[in-house]
Order: sequence, then structure tokens, then C-alpha cells
Amino acid sequence: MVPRGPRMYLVNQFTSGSRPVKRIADSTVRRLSAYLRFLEDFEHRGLATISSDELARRGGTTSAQVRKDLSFFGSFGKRGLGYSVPELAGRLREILGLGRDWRVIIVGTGKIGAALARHHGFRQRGFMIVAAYDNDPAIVGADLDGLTVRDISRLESDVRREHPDIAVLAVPEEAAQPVAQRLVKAGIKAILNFAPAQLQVPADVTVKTVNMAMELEGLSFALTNRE
Amino acid sequence: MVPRGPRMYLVNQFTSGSRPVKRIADSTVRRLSAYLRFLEDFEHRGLATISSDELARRGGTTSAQVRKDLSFFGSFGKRGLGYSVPELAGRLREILGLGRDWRVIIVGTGKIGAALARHHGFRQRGFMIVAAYDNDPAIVGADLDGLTVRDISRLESDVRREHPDIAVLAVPEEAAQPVAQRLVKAGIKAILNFAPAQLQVPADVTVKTVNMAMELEGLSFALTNRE
DNA sequence: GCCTGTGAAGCAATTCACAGCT
DNA sequence: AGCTGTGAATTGCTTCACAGGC
Repeated sequence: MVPRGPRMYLVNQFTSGSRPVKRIADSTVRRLSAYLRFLEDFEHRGLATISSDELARRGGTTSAQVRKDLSFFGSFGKRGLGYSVPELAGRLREILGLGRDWRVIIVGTGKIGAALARHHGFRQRGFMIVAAYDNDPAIVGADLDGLTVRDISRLESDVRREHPDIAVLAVPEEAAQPVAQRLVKAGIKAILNFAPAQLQVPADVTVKTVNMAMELEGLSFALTNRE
Repeated sequence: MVPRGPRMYLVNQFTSGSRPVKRIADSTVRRLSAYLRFLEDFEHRGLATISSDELARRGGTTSAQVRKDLSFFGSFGKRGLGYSVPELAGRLREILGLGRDWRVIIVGTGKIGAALARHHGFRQRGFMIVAAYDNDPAIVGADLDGLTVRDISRLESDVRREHPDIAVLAVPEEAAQPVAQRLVKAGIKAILNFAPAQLQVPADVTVKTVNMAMELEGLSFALTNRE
């Protein structure tokens, strides 16, 4: 029934002038993220240039795909030479919005939420965990690597005052939708959801769901259905 | 360069006779997994039938998509009525290979690996965690909810003796590829990878990667590129 | 009348292939 | 000669629309 448009994004700020607006597929964004990772590796090793073919090999895709992905945003390479590693890395950071810090809150500090709160890898990429929430009085007040777990009753007032950009949702399945609604109402526009639930949110809110049960079932399917 | 076929699966056991083999897209399998979750909810609530339209609403897709997804595997519904909830749930479990238990090992018991090892939700769906490994002598021997962390040097011999089906890879980025290679060499055919790395494995090994940095960057992109 | 199952149509993503710059 | 950038061709996923059974 309900017709759905593909989940894509405007990139009008990249298309100069008044040309028709471009839309970027999710899969493209994921690959850009992967390319950036490889470029950072190359940067560390002091390499100056890289070809679409090398990026493709590292990313498990094709050189044509790499060039097409980049072409949505501009022409960053030199024919006959390839791409300047630092320049392309910079462009990708800009495209992905990594030129600034993002304020992240974690909602639900059970096993997964707590592990995420303690994970320092996010900070390095500009995702600053600024608060963590739980509804269990036994957990509220606890310390998570310098972060004090707050009572979830403060969620709305905190969000309105501290305007975090991204909420990581790590609550039990049955709490996921109600908490998501509270987050949206308080003004959150981006949610990383670890609950095995399909969240219903307004179109201007972006949700990425990480569903480990689903991934395991995908592996089960693959193991079961092989020639 | 390297041309890639789409990552799909044979389902010849579902297509009777010698008709040309069907291939199932990843996105379809993910949706089947979601449908099963909703069906289990309906089962608990004692509902007997469900229409493709109701499944679609819960799954954020369309009724045509639901029917098309199911049609790859057979005709499970009744025209004018819908689908029998228990029957369709059973069929989906069969299709997804959930009619049996799967033996899962966890490699790397840092924050994420340990949280996964302690997570009981997997067991309920037939994913039994049978061993956990680490290379840190300070962690080896520790107890994770009844599971003793083993020394990773035992990995190959254990895998060959205990033939686990799925390995969850939760090691640091730089260790991901070497450990994946060890797993593959020992005979593992399915890997759930939590390391932010693009694993290179033979075609008969299935890898699902859960990359939180990539998801966060997808949110960053969405927040940055809005009209 | 209601809802499934499915070819056909439509649309989006990937791959091809080559012109054009270095 | 080497490698990018990009229209065109292709592939494959999604949606339409309707015949067919309940």
C-alpha cells in the first residue's frame, strides 16, 4: 500500500547554479565513508596519490563505481594521474559533514549502550558523547568513563537545552518506539537505533538501524541456501 | 576493475523441478527477517491471519513488496483472506534456516565482544554462543556469564574440532583481516564482522559487517545535506 | 468484495566504454 | 600510455495493475 520514495538526500549545495537537484543513494554514502577510511590509511603511510582502481580494490567494488560515486560531488582527480590523497580525503570529510563535531547522546545504558558509551573510537571521528540516559534507578548516577548516567526523565529538558545532534537508541525492543517519539518531539533529527524494531518517525528524521539479529539471520540464510 | 556479481543466493531447494535457479537479493532476506519478527508478535497475540498490507505497514514497505518477497519461495497465502500467521512464520523460519541451532563463537572480548557474549537475545533465536576468544592474557580465563574466555592460539584447533558455524569478529581494526583469514582457513563459512574493516574472503564465505562509524557518518551526511 | 500472486512496467543503481586531459 | 569523468547500456529491484481464487 503506502508508496515509498527511495531514501536519498539532496546535495544542492554541491551542485552550483540552479541545475536540477541531485539525490544520493544510501549505498553511495556508505561507500564514500569506506573510501575515506582507506584514504586515511594512505595518508598515514604518506602516499600522495591513489587511483580509482586502488580504492576499488580496498573497498571491494569497481573503479567505475568509485569514479561514479565521486562524480556526484565534483571532479576531484587528474586524468592520467589519479587523486591527491589529502585533497580527496578533505573533500570526502566535507561531503560527509565531518568538518565539525557532532554531539551524541546514548539512551539506554544496558550491555550495548554502556559498551558504546565507553568506546573511544567515536570521539576520534568527531562524534562526542555528551550524555547517557537510563531509567533504572540502580544505574542512574553510575559513572561510564567520566560520563554520569542521567535519569531518562530529564531527556526532553536536556535535549532542548543541550541540543545534541544524534541519539543512539540502545533500549529494549518494547521501549524503542516510545523513546524514539520522545526524542523526535524534543527535536532530535538523527537516530542510530540498536533495538530490533522498525521505528516510525517523520520524514525529516533520519534513522539508521543496526539489527544484529537480522544480520545473524542473513548469515543463517546464506549458510542454508548454498549451491 | 574487478567485476562483481551481485551478492545473492541460490534457492534451488525451493524451486521444484529443473526450472532456472532463482537468486535472492540481500534486501529481500532482510525484509523476510523483519516479517518473521512481526509474525511472532502476532502469534503471541493469538491472531490467526495477516494480510500483506498489515505486514507492509509494520515493516515500512508496501504490500506488493511483501507479496513479491514471499513469491520467490512459494504461495503461502489464501486469496481474499491473507496469510495464516503460524504457517507463514513456520515457512519463514524454514527459509531463513532457523529450524536448527547455529553454533557461534566470539573472537575478541573487548567492550563489544564481551557485551555480545553476555547478550542472551541471540540464544532465543537459535544462535548458541559456544566459545569466546581473546589474545590478552589478562582476559583469557575470565568468565563471561558462564563462558570461559579461551586463548586465541587455540582458535584453529578448536574450530576444527568443534565446527562452529558462525564467527563474530570483534577485534581491533588491524587484527580483523588476519583473524578472518585464520577463521576461513579453519573452515568457517560465515562471519559477523564488527571491525571497521572491509574483509577480503573467498566467495564461499559470507560476511556481514556492522560498522557503527559508517552508520554515524551516514547520519552526519544526512544532517549536513538537507534541503 | 477482498486479497493474493505475478508478469509487465517503471525506476534506480551499476557497469560499460570511450572521449579527453596529463 | 595512463587514468578520470560521464553519457549510454545494462542489470536488477520495486511498483503497478490485474487475473484468479476465496
